[in-house]
Amino acid sequence: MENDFLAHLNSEQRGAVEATEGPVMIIAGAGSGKTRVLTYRIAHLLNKGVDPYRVLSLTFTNKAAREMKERIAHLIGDHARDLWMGTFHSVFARLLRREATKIGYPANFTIYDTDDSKTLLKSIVKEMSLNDTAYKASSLLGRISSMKTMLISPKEYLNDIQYINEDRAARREHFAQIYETYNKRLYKSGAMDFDDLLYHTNMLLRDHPESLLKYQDMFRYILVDEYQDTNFSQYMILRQLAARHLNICVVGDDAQSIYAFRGANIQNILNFQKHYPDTQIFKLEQNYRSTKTIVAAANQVISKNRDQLQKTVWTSNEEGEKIRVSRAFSDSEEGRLIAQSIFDTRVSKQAKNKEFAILYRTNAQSRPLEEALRKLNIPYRIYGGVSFYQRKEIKDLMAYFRLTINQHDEEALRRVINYPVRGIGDTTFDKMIVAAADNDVSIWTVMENIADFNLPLQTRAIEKIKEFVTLIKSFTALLPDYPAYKMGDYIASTSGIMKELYQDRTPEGVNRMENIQELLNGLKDFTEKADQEGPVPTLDKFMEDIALLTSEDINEDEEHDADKVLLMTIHAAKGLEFNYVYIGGLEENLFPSQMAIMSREELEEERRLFYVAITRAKKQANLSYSISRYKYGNSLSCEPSRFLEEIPQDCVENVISYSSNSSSSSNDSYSGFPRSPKVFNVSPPVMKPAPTFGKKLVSLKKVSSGAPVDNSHLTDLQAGAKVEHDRFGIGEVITIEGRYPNSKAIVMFENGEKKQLLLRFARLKILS
DNA sequence: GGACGTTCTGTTTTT
DNA sequence: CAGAACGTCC
Repeated sequence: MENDFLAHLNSEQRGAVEATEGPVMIIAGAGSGKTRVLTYRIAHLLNKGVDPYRVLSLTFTNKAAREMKERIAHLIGDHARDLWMGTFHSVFARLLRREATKIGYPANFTIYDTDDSKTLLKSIVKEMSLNDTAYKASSLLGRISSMKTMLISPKEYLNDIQYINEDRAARREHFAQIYETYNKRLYKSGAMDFDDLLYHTNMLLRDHPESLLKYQDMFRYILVDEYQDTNFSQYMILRQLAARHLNICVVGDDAQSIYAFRGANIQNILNFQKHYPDTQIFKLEQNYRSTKTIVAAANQVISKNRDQLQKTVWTSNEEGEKIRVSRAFSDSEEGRLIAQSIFDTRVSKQAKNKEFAILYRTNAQSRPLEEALRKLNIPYRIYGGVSFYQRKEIKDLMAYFRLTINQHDEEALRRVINYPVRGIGDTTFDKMIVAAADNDVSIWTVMENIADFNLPLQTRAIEKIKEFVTLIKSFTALLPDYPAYKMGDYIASTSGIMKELYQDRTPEGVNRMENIQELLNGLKDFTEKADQEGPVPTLDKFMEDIALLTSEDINEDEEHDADKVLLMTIHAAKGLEFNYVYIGGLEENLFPSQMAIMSREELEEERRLFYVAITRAKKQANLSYSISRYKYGNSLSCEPSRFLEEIPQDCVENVISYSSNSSSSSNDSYSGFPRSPKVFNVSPPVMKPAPTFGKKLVSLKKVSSGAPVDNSHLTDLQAGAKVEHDRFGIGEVITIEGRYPNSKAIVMFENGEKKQLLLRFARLKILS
């Protein structure tokens, strides 16, 4: 059995698997079978008789952890379940729940996501009556995050002359105080933000020797995937945990370090050997994934970076096709080129949709790509993107869940105290915040004892608060006995959320209702999957790690295997591979990003990102750029990315335009769009926004959902003006005749989309 | 307190 | 351009 699976490894890989004792660093080039080595290494350990719960294996995403677990279970069997395996955040959240009381937290602490953190910061800035343009929540959170990553507490921050001077220079003298208040509020709320999970783990291990010893002893073998992307806080946790047995194995590729922006420190991997003097190093240099062409191009590009560990990635795979570089006229044409190419390749190579991926630097680039794919009826899926759990309706319901579990959760309270409307407005809430701060308690405590605080509130408001407290308490009382689904369903209806959503019959409203239903289905699954013999699968158990999930961690069954082209950011593509990869938007200032071309380090990170992108391809890589790109309604001219020049020219085939290739789909369905000019030595066209007259011609009365708009909905119509409209795709064309002869306004809106889009409609601009 | 309308402001990547 | 924040009116 043992030799059975080890036979699947090459000699490099096998060495890395069998060196179980002492510090080990595995430098794994792109496509070198890193995951295989990690899984076999763990399987090998278990085979040798190591108890699964003594193995701590940290991965970068939940998905990677899940896949690895499955593969190990396949090799070894069921007790793979008992491995400590997951992301840093999820594993240490789990550990902290066990030890929470030691650091003064309740075991059911809430995990704040970025939105919660930002809302809290906004509130703090407002309470301190500071200028919220100088103190922007996102930049405050960024700085707080990097401080926590460096393990610098507010107190230490205050005592650091350099930080204080920095803040003075940057005119944010109050940062230290904000940081302190923020932490205090988190604490009062029984909440941690993402960085706290690692920070507090560090503190637990640092300040509680008995805990340190316990976990050092427990985790005899530590494995870390994607080590190049660990930050200082994570490094310190590892250092503390591994200090006793020194059985720490890190796997990574410095060439694929792409998370410096969130504190990842590439020095961790570059200096591993210094930190652990007896390190055995293994290099996996054979690439099993890509063609010779792709490997050669990637090697050449990454060689421009200065900071690197020496290694030579090679492959015995076939030469393969050249990398195609195409130039487009605009971002929408680029989308069409890519979609058309996918369409054609599907036929010529007999390929399935899911063999294709389109990668881009920023999420905003997906839209023109989606449009083009839709036009050719190519099914696609956006991988990652906004998490299911970020949607408003989901967050609202989950806020009730959170509040039921932990009443002190300020952000959950803020979300739902007046949703559905129950007459507790901002003024009341603000007064309670002040009272809470004055008395050094949570807002919930104020509400619970509202009468004792003698707040200047109307009797009615006080009554409403009492009702709300009673409502939440009634939920909490049921929590231990109700299974998660029953509890969730009960909360959804009793809180009034269901009623609120049910009243909204617009398509969006219906959609929101479906999302809620989906969340409840998730609860049902969770409840049903639970061990019948075991403890009741309560709602708080369900909620434990949910804040740490991404949209890829749900819905896996249905969507995962669907035959669809995948669209994603390059960051999200790490660890994945595809036969045909398209990388769009290779324009200077976009990729590399204009934010990142100031320093060598940043530029090198962008280059590593490009390296990651190109090495996702197994058979063929296609690169493209546009000479103009829409941004904020304007079209800006663009230069090709410097990375294109860094690819060896003998690996490249330049493709002018797919538009000239009329082999398929020559119908005129999008003939209205500009085609790529055949000659390129013309200066890039810059489209100007259409001239507008700010004059308000017409206002729109409320339109009931789905109903077509007609003259009776319009008020303030210019004298003599007439409105005609017809269907045009998903929107409508409105033609106005009147004061301005031949003037025309085209307004696209989806039926029922009554908020912003219809308001826009009311402010018609005349296109001359 | 809420609906409606206007003004402002973004835009890198994510556990 | 789109969404968020803010302001005004009932």
